[in-house]
Formats: sequence, structure tokens, C-alpha cells
Amino acid sequence: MTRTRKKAALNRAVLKVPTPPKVSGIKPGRNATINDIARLASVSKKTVSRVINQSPLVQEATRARIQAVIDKFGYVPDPQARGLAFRKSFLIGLVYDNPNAQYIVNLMEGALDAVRNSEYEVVVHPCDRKKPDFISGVRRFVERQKLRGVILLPPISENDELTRALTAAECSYVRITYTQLDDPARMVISNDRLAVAEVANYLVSLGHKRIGYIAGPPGFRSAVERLAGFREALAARQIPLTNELIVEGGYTYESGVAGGEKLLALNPRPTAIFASNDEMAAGVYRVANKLGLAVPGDLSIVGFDDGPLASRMLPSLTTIRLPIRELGRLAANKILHPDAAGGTHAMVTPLEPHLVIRDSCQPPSRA
Amino acid sequence: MTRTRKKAALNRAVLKVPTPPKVSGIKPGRNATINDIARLASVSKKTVSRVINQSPLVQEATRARIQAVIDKFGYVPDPQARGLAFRKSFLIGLVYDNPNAQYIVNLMEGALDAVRNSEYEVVVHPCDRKKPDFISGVRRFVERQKLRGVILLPPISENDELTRALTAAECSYVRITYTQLDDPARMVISNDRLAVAEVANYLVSLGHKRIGYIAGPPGFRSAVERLAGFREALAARQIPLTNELIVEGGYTYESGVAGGEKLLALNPRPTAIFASNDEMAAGVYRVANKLGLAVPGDLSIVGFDDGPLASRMLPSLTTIRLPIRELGRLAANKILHPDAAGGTHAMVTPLEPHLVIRDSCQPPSRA
DNA sequence: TCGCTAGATGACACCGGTTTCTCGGCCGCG
DNA sequence: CGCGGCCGAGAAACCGGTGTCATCTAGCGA
Repeated sequence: MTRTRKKAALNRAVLKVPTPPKVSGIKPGRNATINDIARLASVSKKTVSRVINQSPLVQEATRARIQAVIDKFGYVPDPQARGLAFRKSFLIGLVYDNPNAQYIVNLMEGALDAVRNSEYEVVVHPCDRKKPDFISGVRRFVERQKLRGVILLPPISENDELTRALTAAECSYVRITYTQLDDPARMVISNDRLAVAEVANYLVSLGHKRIGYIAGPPGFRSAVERLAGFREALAARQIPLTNELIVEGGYTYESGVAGGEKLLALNPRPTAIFASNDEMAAGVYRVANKLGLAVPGDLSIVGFDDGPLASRMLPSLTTIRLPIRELGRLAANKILHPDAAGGTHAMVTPLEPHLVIRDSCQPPSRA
Repeated sequence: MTRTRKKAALNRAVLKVPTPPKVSGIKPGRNATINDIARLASVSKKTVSRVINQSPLVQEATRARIQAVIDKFGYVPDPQARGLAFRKSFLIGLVYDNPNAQYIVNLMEGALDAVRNSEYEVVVHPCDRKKPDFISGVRRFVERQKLRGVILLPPISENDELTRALTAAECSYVRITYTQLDDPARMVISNDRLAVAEVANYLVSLGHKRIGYIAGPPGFRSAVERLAGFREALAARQIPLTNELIVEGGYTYESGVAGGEKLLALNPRPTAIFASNDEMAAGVYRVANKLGLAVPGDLSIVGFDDGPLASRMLPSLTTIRLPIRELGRLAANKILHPDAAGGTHAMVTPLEPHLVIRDSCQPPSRA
């Protein structure tokens, strides 16, 4: 009634087609829209909009009536239209530059856990931090899609130039990182220091006194944190971690091989090696194999990540498992609910990594 | 000039604020819109829209003038607004139920390769094919987001009920699969038969005559194809693949262990085992290790996938590398350009998997 | 009883694009 | 010369929501 389009009325008159009143129906083949709901509930679309957005300025009776219609027709507001009006999409970006597929997928699925049953979705955006324009690439991405927020995976989560660009683009972000960098509301911290301390304590308790350490690339925060934590924990146990026992790696298999070769050429040989990720630990396995050293008989090895490799190695690798999926879930939640009350501290370190003990360590052969 | 809003004009008159003419500017802080471009080029927004959509109904001179303005201001149309009007988003879904993180990431990055420099983005949607409502979950996903299309990874790419639901939801799809299932425009095929034939030929050429086979789960098309291809290739070389030499696995490490145990308990023992993925091959390594069998001295092993494990195993694993990233690229391209001319055949099997020979095979010890 | 205020609701413009329809001008044709 | 058709371009409606502001009502104190 209220909405009579001239043309339609004309056609109807000319063709004498008795169009049904359509007061209780929805255009076939198309999902219900806010207009349909408004019409069927005999309210304005604005009021329906208020219900959708949980505005308190709606009488309870009205809300209930509208909600009933919404439920009846299974109406779901269109995120595109909503996004257009809000000038923000309902997409969360996952921005990474990281070779570890398992890490990415776990984190992504954690974010998807958080997003499930909401109207948000996750969009992925890999990039190459070595390319000079990678920041502008990310910026184009977030501006084009008007992302609600992005989750930054290490190592680019440490890039302050990137976060500045995101702030300039009015896009909120959450960094997955290893130590407090800026606002705690903008980061999720995995407590690597705690984890490596566990490794140190474990190896020392087995009786190891000469422990080699293969570090990550020096530019990586994770490398810094892990080494510092390890050194600290050993110091607390009065075990020295001399410079010759520390070699620099690149988180790659090949760098693990190189590091292992260096460490196992020392005299006396270390009785245990802690590689700061699983890939490098696999490299140490190879070197030990080549040198005819038995693992764990002649050499104990510990990794970090508990990726798919760890349990497949022979012997299976003792390593650190990070709660990556939970990190992803938390990060997404921080974007979805920026106003999470209850203090930030609870959100900062709720997640404890832990040591997964398998078969790659034992007490050193000769005390 | 042409656009004088009553209200604005009123305010201006009342407040005596000499607003700048704004004929050559864009609202600060906000990106250019089609209205800005239209104003600056002195045309209607519809004509700008025609240029964006490459409509032929624009005079060359007009087009050039508009394009110049577009370039000058770096105007990019808003995908949300465009999607709203088109009733289709510029998102491509990646739907999977697959434990192999490396596979997912590779395929995803392939799709992202194809999407780069376009206005499309990729949205991921993992699901669980065992849950009874997983199809309706996917359907809600594609309807809500009005996806342009989805890429289905194996094994759910074989689910015809799912593809029917997608068709009903007017969402195009591309299946990553192993054999012709329906319309070739809707699938990308990885030629596993060819790949396993390569394995068969390789092992036979080394001199193996008694070869064990660990298959995938019987419901999987890939399992069927790989086994059929292997059997076929062996038959062509007059090597029998008796039933006792075939055990059923589940593409998991544990099932590889179980399969390996069964095969290596045979008398006479097979001199080689082909596990139809890397995970299961790793399981066979473990069994061989436990039984004191040297690889490849006493037992040759071949895998399939060339995942991160393969080169890390000791000895490194001979396996099949699939061009997964290319598959993803192709799949996304099929969604982006549904009208790709030049016959479908070229699009169907352009990608050849190939054997990566490492250290896990050698001729059998006793001829 | 009369404002007056605050809460509930609606009308209308707007977000940034596209589709539909219209219009003027140019052309070929009879 | 007149007419119809085609083509380039624009005005207006529309896609499905939200923001702003006006309106209406009820409840309150004076």
C-alpha cells in the first residue's frame, strides 16, 4: 500500500493481472531484507535496524514482535550493505610473512573459532617483508576492504613502521608477539621465556652441563626472547652458556644443519643441543646421523614448535608446544571486542606454552 | 554547480561561511569516490561507471578524459558498494576439510597469486564433513557473503551433495580433484595416476618385484585413483600387486605405522613400500626402525606429497611433488574468468606432478 | 491544565556504486 | 524532407543497510 511504484501500478492496470497483495510474502528467490521485515512487522526499517544493532531505544514489546518476524524468516542482515553504511567491512585480515604453514593454519583456525557464529570472516594476506613496498601493499589491502582489523603474525608483527601505517589507515590491529611492545590491547603474547626456561630446567635436571644453543635470526624478537630466557634460566642453575655454545641460525633446516655442525665440532662436544625451532632441530638430527652420534644416546636434542615434524622424527623430538590456536582465537577476539573489560592483564598471558617430552633426550652418557 | 543541496546552501547562507568551491578537490581524509571523479571529469557518475566496467558505449575521448582523472586521484572503486549493487561480492571462498596444513597454505597462496592485482580477495572456511550440518554451514557462508565462487579442496571436493547445494545457492565452484567428475570448467585436476605410474616405474627399474602399497581411506577419490594408477603401471611391467601387498590406510601417521607393520610381517617381506602420502611413509620409517631394518638398505620407501617432512626424514624421502600452488592459481582463475576460451582441455591437465628422488630407495639387496 | 522532557518511532538523506529509462543528436532510408 | 533507429550520455531509482533529525506520545511537576 504505502509503497506503490508508478510503473508497477500501471502495468497491473493495463494487463489486468491481479497481483497478490504480497503483504505477507518475500520476493521469491531472494533472501529477506530489512524492508521485508519492516513491512511484515509494520514498523519502519530504522526500527528493525535498531533491533539488529541492539539499540536500547526500542520498547520491549516492539523488539519482541520484530525479533519474531526476523526468526520466522531467518533474516540475516547483509554484511556488505551494513559495511557500506558503517564504512567498515566485517572482515578481519590475517597478515603474515612466515614460512611455517602449520603455524599459519593453526592461528587462522583459532581466529576462525572466534569469528564463528558472528558475521565476521577472515581474509588472508601473505606478504614479503623484504619487498620495499610491502607496507603500502598491506595498506592498500586494508583500505580497499575497509578491514575491521588485522592480525599480524611474527615476524612482521614486530614492524613498527607497519603498525604506524595501519594506524594511519584507521585500521586496528593485534600483534602476535613475544613481549610487550605497545598497548596490551593490541597484542597477544606467547610467553616464550617461560617455555625455554622449562627446556633449560629439563635438560639440567637430566644432568646436562654443556648445552649448545642454536638461535633464531638476530632480527627476530622471538630469537632474542628465547635466547635471553634460556640464558637466564641456565644462569639460575649455575650452568654457563658460553659464546662458543651459541650459534646463530635462521629458523631453517639448512641453518640447523650448519649450526649443528659447528656445535658438534666443539671439543668437548656438548651433550645436548637446544635448537630454537623444530626445523633446525631436524637439521641437527641430520648432522648427528652423519657423525654417527646416537640420539639421544650420545646427544640430546630439543626443538621448539611441536610442528608435524616433531613426532615423526626418529627418535621423536622433545619440543615446546605453543598454544597457537588459542593465540589466534584471542587475537580475533580482541578485534571483535575492543572494549573487553576486566583488565588487560588477564588477556595478556593466559596461555602457557609447555614442554612435550618425547624420546630425543636422556641423561648424558658419562657423568 | 549542478549539485546544490538545499540544506548545505541554507547553512552557508545563514552562517556566511565562504565555503571554497571544492570543484577541484576531494573530501579530506576520505578516498575519492565515483562522485568525485564524475564531478572532476564533468560527467555523470554513470559514465564513470561505464569506464570502470569497460563498457564499449563510451566515446574514446570521454574515456580518456575520465581515465586521466581516475589515475590522477588513484581512485579505486569500493568493492563493497560494487558488490551491493551487483548482488555479488568480490570474495572467493576456500572451503576445506583437510588436515594437511602445507597443502592448504600452498593452495591458498596459489589462489592469492591469481587474485593479486585484482579486486578480489580470498576468504577461508574450514569445515568438518562429518558433522551433519556442514553443508548448510557452507551454504550459509556463501549466501551471507554472496561469494563469487568457492574452491573446494579434496576430499570435500568430491561431495556431490555439496556442489548441488552450491548450485542452488547460485555460487559457482571449482573442485580440486583427481578425475573428471562433471563439467571440466568446474574442476582442476591433478594427475595422480601419472604420478604413481612414475613411482611404479622407478621402483621396478631399480629391480623391485615385491612392492607393498599403503592406500588412502577407501572413500577418498585420491586413494582410488592412486591405487588404480599404481596397479595399472605395475601390471604393464608384469609385476603382480597381490591383495596381501595392499593395506588400507587413512593418510595419517598412525595408519602408516599400522600398515607398515602389516606389510613387514609378510613372508617374504616386500623390498619396497609405497605409502600413498608422506605421513604414512613416516610411519613406515618408524616401523622399519623398530624392526632394525635399514632404509634404504633393507627396505625402500616412497611417499607422496613432498611435504615439509620429506626432506627432513633420515634418509630423506623419495616422493611425489604435486604442483599444488599452480592448482590453486588455476582454480582461482577459473572462477575469475569463467569464460576462458581456448578449449577446456588445456585447462584440465596442464600440470604434471613429478617424482622427487632422494635417498630412501635403492635396488633390493638380494636379486 | 499546561508545558516540558524524555523515550519510542519514523521520514529522509546517505554510503558508493549499478541498472533502467529517457533524451537529444546523428545517421540512413524512403 | 520527414521518419525511425542507433548511439552516447545523464537522471532517477535502486541495492540493503545506517545516520540525523523531526515527530509523537506518555509521564511529570508546576
